[in-house]
Amino acid sequence: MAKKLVIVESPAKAKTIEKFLGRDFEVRASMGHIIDLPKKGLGVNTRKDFAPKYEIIEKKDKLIDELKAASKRADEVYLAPDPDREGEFIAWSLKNILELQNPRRAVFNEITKRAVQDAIRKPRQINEDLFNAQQARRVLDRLVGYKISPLLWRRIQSGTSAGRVQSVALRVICDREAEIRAFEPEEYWSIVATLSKQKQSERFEAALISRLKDVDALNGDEVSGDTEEPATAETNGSNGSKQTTKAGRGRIKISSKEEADTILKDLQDATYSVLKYDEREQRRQPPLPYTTSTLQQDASLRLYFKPKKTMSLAQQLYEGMELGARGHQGLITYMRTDSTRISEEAQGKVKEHIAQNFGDPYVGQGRIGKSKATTQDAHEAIRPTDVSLTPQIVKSHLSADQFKLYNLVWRRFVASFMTPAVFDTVRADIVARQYVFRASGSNLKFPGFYAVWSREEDEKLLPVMKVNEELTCYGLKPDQHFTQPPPRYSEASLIKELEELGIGRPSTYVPIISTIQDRGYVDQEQRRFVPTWLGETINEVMNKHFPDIVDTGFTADMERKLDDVEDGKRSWIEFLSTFYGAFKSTMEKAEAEMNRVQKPVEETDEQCPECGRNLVIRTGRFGRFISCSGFPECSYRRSVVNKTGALCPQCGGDLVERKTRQKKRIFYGCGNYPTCNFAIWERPIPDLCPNCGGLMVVPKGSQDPVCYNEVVLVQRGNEETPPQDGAAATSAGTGRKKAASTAKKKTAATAKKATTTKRATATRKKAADASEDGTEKVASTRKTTRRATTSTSKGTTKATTKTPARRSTTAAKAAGTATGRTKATK
DNA sequence: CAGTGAGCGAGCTTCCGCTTGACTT
Repeated sequence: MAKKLVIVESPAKAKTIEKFLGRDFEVRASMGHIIDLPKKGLGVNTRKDFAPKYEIIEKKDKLIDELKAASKRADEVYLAPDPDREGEFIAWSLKNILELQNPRRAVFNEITKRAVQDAIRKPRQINEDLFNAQQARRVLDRLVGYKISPLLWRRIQSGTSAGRVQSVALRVICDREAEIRAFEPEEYWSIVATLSKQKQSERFEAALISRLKDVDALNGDEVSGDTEEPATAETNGSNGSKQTTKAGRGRIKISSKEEADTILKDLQDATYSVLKYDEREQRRQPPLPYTTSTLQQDASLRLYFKPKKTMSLAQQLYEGMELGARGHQGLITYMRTDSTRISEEAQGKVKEHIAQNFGDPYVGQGRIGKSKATTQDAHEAIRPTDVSLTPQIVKSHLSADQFKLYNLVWRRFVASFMTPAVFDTVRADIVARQYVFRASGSNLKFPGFYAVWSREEDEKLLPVMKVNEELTCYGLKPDQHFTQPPPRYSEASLIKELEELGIGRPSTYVPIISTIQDRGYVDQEQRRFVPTWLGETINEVMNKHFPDIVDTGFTADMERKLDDVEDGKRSWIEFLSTFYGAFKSTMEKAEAEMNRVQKPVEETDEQCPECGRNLVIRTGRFGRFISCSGFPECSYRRSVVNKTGALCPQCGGDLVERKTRQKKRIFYGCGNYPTCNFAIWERPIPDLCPNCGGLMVVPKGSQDPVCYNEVVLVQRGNEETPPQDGAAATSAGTGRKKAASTAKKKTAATAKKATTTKRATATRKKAADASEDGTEKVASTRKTTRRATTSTSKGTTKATTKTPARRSTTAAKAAGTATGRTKATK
């Protein structure tokens, strides 16, 4: 019988800790928060010290009863939620809801035996200041969200929302869109010389960078001693300014073909000689171990996983799996963290692992990440729980995707404790008449962390040269370029941006993305965010009437003030009343000045079947719909539907795209609803199954269409073999499975099916060659985004990475040719 | 899987952050 109860937040953590503490302890999980402000109503008394009204969270009653019973059995209760604001609040909630008399607050920020035992040995009281800081944060968010949103319902559209986090996320996307719209491409030219040493065949390229008289202004940039930049992958170019021309001081600017031609003429029969030749050793620091945000970015870039998928896989690895003889084991530490900290125990083990498997020269010290103002540091970085479990050892126990992610986490962690990579780098400035060209090369002398971590750049060697040495020029290649607008945000690059702004938390990065999409503020085009009309409108209104809230510095400022509350330097009520005083008048002003927004009406050429006037497309509560321009005299209306091009196997009607009631998921249903209730999740395509002539669908996360009949059989784990006897079996097969699935609800009305399916097959045939719709386009664009980029899993345990002598882009880069292409390969 | 617009007025929507299963519509 357990004598002591420990309550943590996560059940997986509870399991681990229970092992550390032994038989005297029972460890249970609260599953996060147990109380919150009411879903309906403000739940905050703004007139009386912002007194919050807390309620038990829906569906948590049972859990609370269980915890209560467990606490009654125990003679000591330890509250061990995370050591941060939210954790302190959970501890406070547990104390109150479970009616605990004298609970002890235990805190640890790493799940190691020693840390946990120490925490239990030295418990403390609940920290009121920390708890109050959380309440202040919670109440502020409630006030902002629940005061502004209703105003938007009245003036713009019902069901919309605003908030400290989502409104900034939207703003970031809209700002980028505005930048792109305002962008005017500038033409520029690069000139690259192909050179060699005299009487040597080994050629290299050098890019024109400057005029001789200006070249001194260029010195000092780039190649200068150690690179402190860790080798973290760049996230889809989230930084827009980098994309524009590098018009640095002293750098030559060639803006037209004429200018390029003039230079080429100037250089006719010129002699090329070495002006400067620098060799130096350059070190590249290993990357930091993963946080939630960097894991999401890297998994997106290297594995093409969306953040949501990454988190779900990470959760699976965290919860662990059966590893044969080793039993059940969690493979990685907690996946929602903002810290790059590594426990001393894990540091010792990884260094040992590196020494044994790679040798002492590879054992590094590990880097200490800068912690930002917003860092809560409640958990360690994301790392393997046991570094001796190499990806190869666990591979057979993991799914393909789990393995990919574990491999990434494992390598990143090991790399982070390896030594820097050492390069010999060379830079040669070459003069030809009044112009200066530059070539650079680098040679990996010692791989250090690159032993486990893939490199993003190719090596390029330059021959050894002497100053004043004459070179042979084989030709000059001029190229036209245009500056590129900054790229739209991807899910990962948006998260990166928000994290840098200190907005959102590891547990909310993915939900933020869902929110702005669910509200209809943004769409995704080729996996990049594009604001909708509604999004732009909400953003404009927010900028105009609530500039402070959507200021990107608002959260950072709030965090600083919450720090003061945590430190006991400021009362949470005073913090809130200062904020609310200003906010209240902003609200009143907005209430008075915000105009009702007129939704745009799109014209169409189609005529109203009832009155002959033109039809228009209006936007209502449920999205766009077709209506008569003569409303209200004529009230003809119908829905806008996206046809898939496929036909209903039940009745032959058009299969159209629909949204579920919550508008969260897309499904495909028969256009003849409610007469016909055929509906599926997989996207149907117009083509028919080459084997059975049945409906073809594209399963989620795949590109390849499969026969729907087979999908159904697989899903239902049906043992009977699929019908093989030609086209006639198809309708029978479809009918059979459909009958089975509808049988539960309605037992009648199945006789009709036999006659309708016959008609369906006939109409389907007709539609097969008439290809309309956008399904094919979608498929092909997906393919193009699949190409390119490297994968970390390529970095094997071999020490050196031999790269084939590819055409290098470094010379072009030196000339500032920041095209989309070179940017992508960087 | 209802039903949008104009306006009337009913009654609905909404925040951020901490967690994990639902149960397949």
